[in-house]
Amino acid sequence: MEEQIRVNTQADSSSKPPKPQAKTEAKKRQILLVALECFTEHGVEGTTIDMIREASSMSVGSLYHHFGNKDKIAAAVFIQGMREFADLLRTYLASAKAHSENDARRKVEHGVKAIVYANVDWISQNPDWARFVFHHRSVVSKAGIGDKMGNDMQSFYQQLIAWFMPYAKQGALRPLPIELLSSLITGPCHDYARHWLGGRYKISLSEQREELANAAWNAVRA
Amino acid sequence: MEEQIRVNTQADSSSKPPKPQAKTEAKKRQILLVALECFTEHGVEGTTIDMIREASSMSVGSLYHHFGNKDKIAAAVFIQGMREFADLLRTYLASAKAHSENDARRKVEHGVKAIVYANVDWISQNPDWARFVFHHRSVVSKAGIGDKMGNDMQSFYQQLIAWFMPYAKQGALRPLPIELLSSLITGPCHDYARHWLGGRYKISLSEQREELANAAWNAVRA
DNA sequence: GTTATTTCTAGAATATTATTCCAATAAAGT
DNA sequence: ACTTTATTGGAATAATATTCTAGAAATAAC
Repeated sequence: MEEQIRVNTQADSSSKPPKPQAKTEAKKRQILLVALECFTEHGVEGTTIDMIREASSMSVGSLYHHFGNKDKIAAAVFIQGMREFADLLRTYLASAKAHSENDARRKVEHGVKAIVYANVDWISQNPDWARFVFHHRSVVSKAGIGDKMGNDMQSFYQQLIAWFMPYAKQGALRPLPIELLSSLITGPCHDYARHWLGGRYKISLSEQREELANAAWNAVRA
Repeated sequence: MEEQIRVNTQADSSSKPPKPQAKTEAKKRQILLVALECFTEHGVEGTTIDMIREASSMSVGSLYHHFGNKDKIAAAVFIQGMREFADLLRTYLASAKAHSENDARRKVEHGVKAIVYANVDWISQNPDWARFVFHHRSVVSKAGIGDKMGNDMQSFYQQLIAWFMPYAKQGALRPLPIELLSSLITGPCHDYARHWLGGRYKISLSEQREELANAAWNAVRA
């Protein structure tokens, strides 16, 4: 009933004794990875609870205790994926801000390209996860935890907008609705990624890294 | 076993007596539309055979006789959608060729924009179908009829390439791999469409028709 | 027009899978 | 030590997909 998405508040790079729930949290993450494998191989509909049970050496009871039902397992996989991607993007944006300290024009360019780079790199390094995230956004709402998700995403989206807003006001970007800018920047990248992940494109996504970044910048610069 | 995707060879704009299987073909199409409604409302996993049976006033037996299983129903919906979109795109491209008879540069521009227009228009007019097609490409392979599909799509794709090849050779397009060109043209449009269809964008896709067409042309012109 | 053949319809019977339930065990807190 | 809370296991149940077989309807053959 009171199913919670717990955020690990105390990060532990230290070597102190592990926190109480650490073991069970680790177990849950492990289950999510196993579930992702199953989903990748058989699709969400095609993987049975029993497959996940066997692959993770758990019992049905445990799985339901931890996650609630199959949809919520899938939703947890999705959310974990999004979270990890968001972390990478934040890192890339931060380092884009660090470079070319004073030149605003140059800084936006780096910001726009950072978005593309983060996408290309994360997708290339986590193809299974990316495939899942691309194809299963709907599991979140089906699992009935869309609100919680929505807030997380929304606030992340706000951060993104906040990053670019000042430069946009200065006229460094074309004066278009933010939503259109977003699609112009990530659209080609995501489209290419989908086809590549689906095995329909031969040239790898990472080989198009620079072309996609340049295209994004060309599409939105003033 | 010998499940066939029958192509209606004899088109009938005439008022002659309808062909033998016409009635059952019409019934099958009707079932697909009903199924699409169910899938849209509950997702593929969430709609039961029984829902489709009830909504279409058929029996389980009939459904299985005509389609084989649930995955094949979903695959049939997908294929029908793709086919109808492909028809529209062909029409748009043909009329793009008709205009500006001699000016090659102008003609490619119209071709590129025709692709965007066809996408925007079809998606706007068939949002449910578009949503399904976007999210359920995988059902085709799950249903085990990927080969048949692949051929259809492949030959359509060849037609598309054939349309643009001569102009590309003349240097009217940037010299990029065809796959990248494809993503540059349709990427932003599809990305915007996905978000709009998901209710996450407020400004409708059709309002961005011109912007998206211009962006596509800018991205690929020499 | 009658018969044979093939296609289609129906729904009960079966098989597969998701989910619930509760007793047993381990862990944490006091 | 003892009480409470979290976790595990797996049998019991419920929901759903799929198969099967018999009969109706359409079509073809004669």
